[in-house]
Amino acid sequence: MTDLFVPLDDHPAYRQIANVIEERIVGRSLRTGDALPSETDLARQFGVNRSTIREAIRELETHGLLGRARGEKRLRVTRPEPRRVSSSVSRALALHDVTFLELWEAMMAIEPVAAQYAAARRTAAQLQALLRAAARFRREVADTTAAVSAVVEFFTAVAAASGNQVLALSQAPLNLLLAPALTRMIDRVPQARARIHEAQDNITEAIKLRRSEQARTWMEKHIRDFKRGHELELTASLTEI
Amino acid sequence: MTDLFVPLDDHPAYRQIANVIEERIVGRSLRTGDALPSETDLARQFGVNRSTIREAIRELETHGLLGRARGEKRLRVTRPEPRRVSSSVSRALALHDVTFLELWEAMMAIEPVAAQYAAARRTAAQLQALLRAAARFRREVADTTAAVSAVVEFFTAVAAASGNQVLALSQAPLNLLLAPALTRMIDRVPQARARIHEAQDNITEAIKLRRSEQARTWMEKHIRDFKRGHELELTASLTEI
DNA sequence: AGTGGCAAAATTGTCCAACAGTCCGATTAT
DNA sequence: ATAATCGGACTGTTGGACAATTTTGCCACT
Repeated sequence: MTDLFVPLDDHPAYRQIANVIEERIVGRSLRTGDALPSETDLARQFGVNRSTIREAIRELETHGLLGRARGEKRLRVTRPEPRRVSSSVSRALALHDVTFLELWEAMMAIEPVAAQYAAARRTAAQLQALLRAAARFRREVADTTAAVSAVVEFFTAVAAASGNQVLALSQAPLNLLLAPALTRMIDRVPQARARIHEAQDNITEAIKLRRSEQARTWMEKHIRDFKRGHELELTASLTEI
Repeated sequence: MTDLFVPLDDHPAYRQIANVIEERIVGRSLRTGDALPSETDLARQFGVNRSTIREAIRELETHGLLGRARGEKRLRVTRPEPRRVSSSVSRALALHDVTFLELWEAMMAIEPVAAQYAAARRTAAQLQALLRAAARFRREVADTTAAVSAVVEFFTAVAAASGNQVLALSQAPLNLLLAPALTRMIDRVPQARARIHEAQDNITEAIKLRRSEQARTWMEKHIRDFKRGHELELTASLTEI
């Protein structure tokens, strides 16, 4: 049951100011790249103290709407980077104690589709990124942390190659959740590394040759493997006690 | 190509403090519902000024990790609500100028799967929510804004009934993006309302009877309709000029 | 013992003033 | 023109202050 009436509590000045500035940004009246007035200036314009402005700004900064380039002082309007926002989503999910099965089902829904579109639309540069990620996995297969991060990079590259920002942004949080689960699995299931390697090759090849259907089905198999690997890991960790 | 050397900056005190507190929360050493120490106290513990603490807190608050119940003064540890975090995702996507096609492809990947699981796992209460949403659409079909919001509610209810938090959270941002597109469409394409009504009935029925496959395919048809509707709307808006 | 009410203490929201460090632009020196 | 220099403008952070409101501890009353 959703409430009929709600807060009206947004009162604090810093939140109101944050909202006003946010509206300006999403309404494009402040455009990406524009520099924000100085804090002192904003304080004057809004008729509040600089401390209040700072709290408001902090809010927009963590939303990724404001940011500054390395070593720059002035804040500028930024487009929220997928990494930033997705990390906040996966933190939320982690706090909600999602199970591996939930994660897996979501991956199963998204990744194959992403692979399919990637095969159809990938650019040469995106293919290169994919090849690099696969190569990195092969190269660092012995180092668990590096290998896991290479797997994540691979999925990210596929999603990026799909040419669909929504899919990419939906997929990004899954990666961050996958990492810890994958780390355990890859250490406990001996054949995991070889299977991942093989799957990445097949997927990359299909995307390279622009075979949408193959890319999709290979990715499906790849993700299915994760579930098998996870089950194997569970039994392994049971017998090892 | 990753850079060889990077950060070395980005350590404002308020950010460090935010990170420390965040780690405590994610690491469960501060548990959901716990009240945070007062700002003055935190300032003392961290050895910084209260203003600095406030900026740090603002950051965690916008991440949804801290919050306070209506009319409460003290901050307490909160679990990030899907609504909050998904709205930040969809704001990000909006700023990236996603196309309707991108949105549609993502919906096509997620919604049918959600419907499928919903049929398998929905509880009685979740079914009720679904029925209510469908009823609301029927009832308010004449009022565009209300109708659109009922459609969003329907999708949300399906996702919730899927019993998969990851799917639900991946789906939520799509809703918010859908709303504006749907509003235009529903006004310009006469048959849209009837088709939505019919689709909702079929989907609800399948979920009620726990027919996974039917739920999935009906949802697929439903989403496909959106694309047709969108194309119709484009031609309509062209001829109308 | 339990409950209600009330005043005191604590806490948040906001403000003011200040200072060190640093980035930027203009000016000056090479 | 390029390089070095200087002053001003900003940000990060601090200290202290005050009104409004919430929380708490206490006391009387049932």
